[in-house]
Amino acid sequence: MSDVEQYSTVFKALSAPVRLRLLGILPGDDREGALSVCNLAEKLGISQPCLSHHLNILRCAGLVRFKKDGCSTFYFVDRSYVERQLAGFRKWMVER
Amino acid sequence: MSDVEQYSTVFKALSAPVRLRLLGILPGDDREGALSVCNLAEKLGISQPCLSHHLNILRCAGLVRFKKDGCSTFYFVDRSYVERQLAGFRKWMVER
DNA sequence: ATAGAATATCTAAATATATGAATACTTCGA
DNA sequence: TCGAAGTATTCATATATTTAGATATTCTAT
Repeated sequence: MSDVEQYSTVFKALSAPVRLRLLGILPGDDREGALSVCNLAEKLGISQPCLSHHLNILRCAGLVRFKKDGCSTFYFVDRSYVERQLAGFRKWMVER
Repeated sequence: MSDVEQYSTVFKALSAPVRLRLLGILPGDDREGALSVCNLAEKLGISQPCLSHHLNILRCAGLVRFKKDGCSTFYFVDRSYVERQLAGFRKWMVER
């Protein structure tokens, strides 16, 4: 994937207010304060399938990861990946 | 405008490959190497109205600015604004 | 095995975005 | 003033995204 495609994917994932609010709720790599998908959906005021869709977009962009714990799934932000992408883009931009 | 709306606007502007390529071509605050809108359109392989549309999105997001010089208009990236936004988002994300 | 809970996928409808053609506007030189 | 060049806006169409409801899948406990 080219730089442009890479950053485009990341920024597209970050471009929806509902996904930003979601990132604001999800815990960092430690799983403290994690919520189930159902609880997240309720908190965000969207349906569970809709939330799954957004989580999928964030996951495909590499911004979140998850751990299955029994019946439930706990998502968390991969902050280190996010920061690497932002730093990479900043560098890419300045190099021109 | 709330933080979420603010960052959403910026990231949406950065989410299209054609706009990233455009940012890669536009000069920084100094006007060295500036191209006219027509030349930019040709270089990007899109029509001039389409380019104007994308420039408008970037401008509304605060990412680019322009100077009129006679008949021509020269756009440039407001790198300092871009970096402030990225840094702000990073801080916003980590604070959660 | 089976039921129930949690999450993901599929489907269809509504909305938003991207694009080019046509046209309007602006500026400069003749 | 007029014409030409450069840029912006309008409009219609094509494509993509968002959303919820219905359904499928996965896991656990009985």
